[in-house]
Formats: sequence, C-alpha cells, structure tokens
Amino acid sequence: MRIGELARRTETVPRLLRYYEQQGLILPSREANGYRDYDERTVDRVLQIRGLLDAGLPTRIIKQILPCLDAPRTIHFTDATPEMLETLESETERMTRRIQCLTRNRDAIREYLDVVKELA
Amino acid sequence: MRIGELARRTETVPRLLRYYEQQGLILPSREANGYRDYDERTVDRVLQIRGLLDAGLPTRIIKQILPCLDAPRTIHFTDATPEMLETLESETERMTRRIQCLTRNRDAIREYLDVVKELA
DNA sequence: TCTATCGTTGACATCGATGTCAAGGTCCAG
DNA sequence: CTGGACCTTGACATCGATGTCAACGATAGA
Repeated sequence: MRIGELARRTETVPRLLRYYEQQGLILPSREANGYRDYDERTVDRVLQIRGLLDAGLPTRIIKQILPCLDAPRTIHFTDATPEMLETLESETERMTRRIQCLTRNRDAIREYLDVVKELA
Repeated sequence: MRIGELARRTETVPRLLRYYEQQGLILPSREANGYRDYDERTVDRVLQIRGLLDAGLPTRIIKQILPCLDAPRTIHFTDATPEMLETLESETERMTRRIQCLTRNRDAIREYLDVVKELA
C-alpha cells in the first residue's frame, strides 16, 4: 500500500511516516516509480510506534524495542548485545514507573470527577 | 526553602523550576530579597509534575490536573467549568490508553528478555 | 573584606516531533 | 492530453521542554 493509505489507516500523516522511516523505525520497499510500498504488517507497527511515542518514549528507544515486539517467537540473538539488553531492562523499569505514575494520577482525577459528578 | 534545595530534593535543576513557575504550575512566595521561597508541599508537587511530564502530558494539561490532585477533599467548584471537566474526562481516557499501551509493550519486552535470559 | 556560592532576569541555543511549503514526477478519469 | 490527486525530496518553521550563558545582586564563611 502507498503512503497515503497507510496514513489514513493509522490516523497519521505522510510526513510522519517519512520521519519514522528516516529514524529507522520502518523500511518500506519501493515501487518501480519510486513510491513507497508498505506491507500490511506496517499498519500495526505504526500504531505501535504511535502508542509508544504517545507514551513518552523517544524514537531512539522505540527503534531498539520494535524488533523484540515484531517477532516474539523468532528471536534474533545477533542483535541482542549486552548493552541493548541493559537498555531494555532499564527501559522496562522506566515504563513501570511511568505506568504507576499514570495510574495513580488517573485514579486521582477519576475520583475527583466522580465526586464532582455526584454533587451535580 | 530556596530553589537550589528544592532542585536537589526533586532531582531537577533550578532552570526547570523557574520554567514550571512560568507555566503556572507552581507559585512560590518571595523572600524579602527576591529569592523564591518554596514550602514543603512543593516537593511532592514537583515530583508529580515530573512524573506527568515524563508520562507525556504537556504542562498545559498538567496545569489543569494539579488542582484536582492537590486537595482531593477540598474541591473548588468555582474552577470546575464544564469544558475543564470534559478536558479531564478525555484526558483520563488518554491516560488509560497510554497505560494499556505501555503495559502491553513492557510485558512484551519483559517476555523477550526472559526468553533471552533463559537461553543464556 | 574578599571570595565562593547561590540567587535574580533575560536572551539565545538545542533537541525531538511535527507542520508547511516548494519544485517536480506519476497516475488516472474525463 | 489535461487537471486534479497523489507521490518524491529537501528545506525551513514551529512548539514544548530543556541547556547555557551573561550580567548582576545576595549570602555566608575564611
């Protein structure tokens, strides 16, 4: 599929898809005319990228994470350098802290909203 | 307490504390000499700000959220405009989605790391 | 009192994610 | 074959969070 369709299906814009490619997050093939050609799996991948970006992870880290999520059953040992494993280790910790913080604050807001609603 | 101490205790830097003030997130009083004077509660508040920022929320939203978390038992009806409630409503939804996305991906990475470790 | 350390404001730089625009090529429907 | 919709690359702008620096005042200890 072409960039326009992918953009529609992932609710982004072509600009961002080119940016993600530039950051090494996706690597589309090319049609004979030079147009980018994305396969079906890219839709999920882009959604995942969006989610991670929205969750506060930088593209630099996302780039390291994606291969792990791509094919959980076909692990590539080659790219699992010790440093990378450590990066992932510490990144999961950061994510856990983030999750806790988000949950705590969301619940607090929820509670606030509930109280306000009850008074209405 | 002064800005340096607050920075140390929140593991930030004075620059950021001034920025948060400029964004209306904190409002220290001033000593006679013009130095900012923060009270004890500000420590937690800054930590909360850091957590929310790190979780991907912009200062604009954090500014709306903070009053709710400040005094969950002393709700200010005055500043609870319908638009603001709606903002908070939709923001909690965004946070929930973010939490789900983070959790999903963190677990996937965890699983990946566990498999890799098992093979070591 | 000298000096180091800390504080003030204001300006400018940087960085990552994104918007926007220009100049041009491709494709298709009428 | 033409006009509009889509694609290309590349450059530049913007926006929020943060770094850095300059010029200056306040504080406190030797």
